[in-house]
Amino acid sequence: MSRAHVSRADWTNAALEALSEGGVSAVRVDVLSKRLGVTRGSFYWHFENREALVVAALEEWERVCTTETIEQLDSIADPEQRLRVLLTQALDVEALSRLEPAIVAHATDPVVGPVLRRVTRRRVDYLAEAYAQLGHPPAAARRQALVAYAAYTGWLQLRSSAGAELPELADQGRRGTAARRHLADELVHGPG
Amino acid sequence: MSRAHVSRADWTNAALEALSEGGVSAVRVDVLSKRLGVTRGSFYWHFENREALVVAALEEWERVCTTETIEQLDSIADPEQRLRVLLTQALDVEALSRLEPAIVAHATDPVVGPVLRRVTRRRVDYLAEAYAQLGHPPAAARRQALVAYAAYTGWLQLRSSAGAELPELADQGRRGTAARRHLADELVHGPG
DNA sequence: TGGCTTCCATACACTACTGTATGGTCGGTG
DNA sequence: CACCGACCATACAGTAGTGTATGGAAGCCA
Repeated sequence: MSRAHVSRADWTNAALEALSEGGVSAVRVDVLSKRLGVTRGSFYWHFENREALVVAALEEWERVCTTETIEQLDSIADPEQRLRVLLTQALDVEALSRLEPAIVAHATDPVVGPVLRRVTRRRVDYLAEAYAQLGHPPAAARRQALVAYAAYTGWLQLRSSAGAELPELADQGRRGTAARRHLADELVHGPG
Repeated sequence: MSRAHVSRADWTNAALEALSEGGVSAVRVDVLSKRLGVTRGSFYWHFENREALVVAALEEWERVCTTETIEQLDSIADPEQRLRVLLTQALDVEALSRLEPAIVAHATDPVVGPVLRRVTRRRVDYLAEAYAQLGHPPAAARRQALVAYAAYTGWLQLRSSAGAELPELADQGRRGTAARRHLADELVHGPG
């Protein structure tokens, strides 16, 4: 677990991990330094201060979970197929089930707020565009995008908070995958 | 704003307010004491320590937003009407839009976790029961309850994080109420 | 080998917050 | 009116975390 040299990326990843476990206030320099097997001296070599670490972690999250994801999906021509891949993939990644709710909970934080609003807007816009390509008129496409994104983020939230008691939410097992597929179906085709 | 005597309930309400603004770690005795216009001496008269305040706040939340709400809804005989009232009412209360995501974000907290799981289970069970009374078979009713609750909690989350940029999410105005009614319709009737 | 760079350890000052101990104030009550 | 209990202020100790200053180790490169 402890290495000779801890990179800036190592610090950022550790911050994202702490973020998903206990929110922004759990991103503590001394805690992370112990977890990485170094002292805080390493941190203040790579970063200006604690806020810079939080910013870096949030930007990394935005890059991986929004920018790069959208770029990859753009290679899928069929909008229905694209939506299906997006939703099933987003619901599958277990690492996000705690991270995203933790970020949302600090929406009032001056560091978190702008990033979160940017990410939300880009995702909803992207969803609305896909629904429009499926034939929905603009207003309906936008409503459907909001419902779909709300269901997605709520599903993650549920799984992070009460996944243990609700076997249908589990990310593995027969019932879990069936429920996820069911949800993805509903979100792609919309309600009757 | 400042009163002669600050009651235990005043402390609890202030804690809930702080909770919704900045999460569990924002429930600080000294901050709340300044906000209430007293010193921390008042707090340590009413409460054993800080954790006792957090517990009291979470129990108050559980009581008002789950126990009492369910009791009131039980007076509505028709399950469809009951569902509609529940959803529209739950989506209307603006005070919850930040509180519930903030609580969920601390699901790993040993104080928050048990309360949250209890609340989630009771709500999902109650929803599943209503859907079963609407004619759904048990497994489908349960799946529908999960989807509905995920959409509900995700909707609150969206509104708390990006409500300003997404006019459809606003709790007031033409588009906001229309979108909420649209969502409630979908959740009551289910997808085609 | 000497020196330069990179990375980290150590020690310290500082701040924010919790908890405790104790005394003061004010309204009610015998 | 004397006092008692509820409520709060004040002052202090203790702790956890941030940021800073400085020295030291280890590797590359002449």
